[in-house]
Amino acid sequence: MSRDSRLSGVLHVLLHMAEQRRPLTSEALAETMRTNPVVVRRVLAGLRERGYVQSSKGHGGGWTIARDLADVSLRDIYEAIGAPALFAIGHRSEAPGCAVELAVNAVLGASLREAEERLLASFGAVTLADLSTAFHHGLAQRAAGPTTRGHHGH
Amino acid sequence: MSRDSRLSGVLHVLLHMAEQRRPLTSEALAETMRTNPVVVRRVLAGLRERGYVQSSKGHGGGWTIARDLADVSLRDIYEAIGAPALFAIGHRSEAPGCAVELAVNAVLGASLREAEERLLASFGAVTLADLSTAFHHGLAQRAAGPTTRGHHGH
DNA sequence: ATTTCATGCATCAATGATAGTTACATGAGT
DNA sequence: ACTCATGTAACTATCATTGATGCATGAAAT
Repeated sequence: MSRDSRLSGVLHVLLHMAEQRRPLTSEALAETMRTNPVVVRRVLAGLRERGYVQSSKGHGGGWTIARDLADVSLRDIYEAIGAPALFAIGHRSEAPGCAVELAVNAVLGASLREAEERLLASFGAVTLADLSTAFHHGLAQRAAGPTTRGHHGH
Repeated sequence: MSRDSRLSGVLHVLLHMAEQRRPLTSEALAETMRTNPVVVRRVLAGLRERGYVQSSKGHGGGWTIARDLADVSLRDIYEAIGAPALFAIGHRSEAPGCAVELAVNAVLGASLREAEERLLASFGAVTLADLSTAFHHGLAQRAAGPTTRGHHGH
């Protein structure tokens, strides 16, 4: 539990949802991730607010993807789950009174800000459709099958 | 205490040491950082092992810088303190059995690895001398004084 | 209508890492 | 000897994610 795995987890869940046209319950999704249904609902709640996914109660209820996979980037998902801190390292104090610390914060902060911008940009350049393609491509590699097929059975 | 501030803290301490030719005690260094002397010794222990700083016991003892500031990069310092995790986000499991998670890890991991490489490279491009210069430049800005002076009093 | 299923949400415990503190041993200098 | 300062172990505090439980809400099936 050392690192925040919400982005990784929600992407995992989304790809499973993308593979099934019918709604998937948070219990079913939680099983594939070996976690608790409440954890799944917690992260998906943020996506629901932005309209990326949809949830329905009662029999046959569950979660479905509400947007075209090509229209949602990893950055969109990252922001939907609350844009958690990307870096594990940071400053000692945000408002230092010491001139030395000001200089350290300035230099260190410049590197971190640049790295953050680039990472977010790289998240923005990958869509859920890309992720799905990577998944199917990986499956094809393992099965040593052709990569030109549009639809693979599960 | 949300983020790891060891790198920020140790750089702060190093710049203070660079300003004073005489050894500084961990108690004095801790005061400037508003922390505990043991915390200072803990982070500086890693630098001592690599020969970046030197410590001496007894009267007049304390910590001194043992290398030319221009020869030590921020990346050297980062590695000396144990190369702690840079990112707060990561995978759910490092050895997933699920093909979907494999794909997610591959795509997400690629972005993170690239960002890590770039961040470490940017750390490697900054030396302690650069940091010291940035500090003195900041002081000069505040004092509206010349920047061509070699030595500034403290 | 009642039962069943599934989400929505509040609340609390578990976990793991840094940060902070205390205590004591070691060694250098006066 | 006595004092100063590091070296290190051990413990507590803090904070965020994660996991778990309980209960209310609402939709579908019987």
